[in-house]
Amino acid sequence: MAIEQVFNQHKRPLGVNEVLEFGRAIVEKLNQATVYRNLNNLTEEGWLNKIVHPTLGTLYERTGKGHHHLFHCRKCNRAYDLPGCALNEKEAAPDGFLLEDHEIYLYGVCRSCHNKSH
Amino acid sequence: MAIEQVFNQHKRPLGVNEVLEFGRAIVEKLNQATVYRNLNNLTEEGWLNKIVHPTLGTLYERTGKGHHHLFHCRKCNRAYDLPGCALNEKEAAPDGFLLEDHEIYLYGVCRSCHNKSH
DNA sequence: ATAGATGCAAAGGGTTTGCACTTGA
DNA sequence: TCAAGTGCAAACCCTTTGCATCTAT
Repeated sequence: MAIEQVFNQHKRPLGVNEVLEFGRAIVEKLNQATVYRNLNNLTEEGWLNKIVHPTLGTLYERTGKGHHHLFHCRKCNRAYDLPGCALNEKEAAPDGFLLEDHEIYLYGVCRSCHNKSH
Repeated sequence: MAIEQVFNQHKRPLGVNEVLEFGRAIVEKLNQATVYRNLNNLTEEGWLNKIVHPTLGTLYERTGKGHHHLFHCRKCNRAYDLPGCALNEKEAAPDGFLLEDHEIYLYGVCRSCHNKSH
């Protein structure tokens, strides 16, 4: 399936439009509805992870990367995975709150864009 | 204006539907378009802050609360402000990345719901 | 009388769905 | 032949916008 190929070729999280665009490079007549259906299927199967990013909208990325968060570069307007997590979970919620999960979205300039600006 | 009253009555972040519902308790014939327009106006004026929550969708809250993050209780399905921040900013992004901002979304059970379950 | 705010309905963007058609076992 | 996958268009939800109406100065 073309959609799986797209995610193997691109390591960063992709939006629906990007999947459609890259997918059409493989299967010319690829349809929006097909992309949506397969993204949902692959997400249910656990092969993809769906992310609703506060500024970039809906993104999908391959599962199995362990705990990580996304960095949104405001220059190239892309999201990148950053491994690890700098949240102190013990202090994140006050007493009485049961903290089960968290998501962190980081914003700034990625290494690549930062280097280019010199 | 009725919409300002709604935010003074409810301290937690509110969705558009909630603003409409609570607003209609004040002005019966309040219209969706009016709510959207005023939420946008108040946001531009700096009186409200717009939040795109990964699971709750678009929320608005009063500005001026300082740096804080949202806790989404999965039992009552509401978002609450938690003051402070447990992120170690120095470790949050690797060398070469310029970290400008961040957003944290916490998930679990709030104190009120946690107490009720006893 | 006039500028601004409102209601209503239409339009817009993103996503889902119904249905007919194609494809491959 | 039949089940599964696809394309297309309509429908759907959330949000914005055009336009006529209302309101308060």
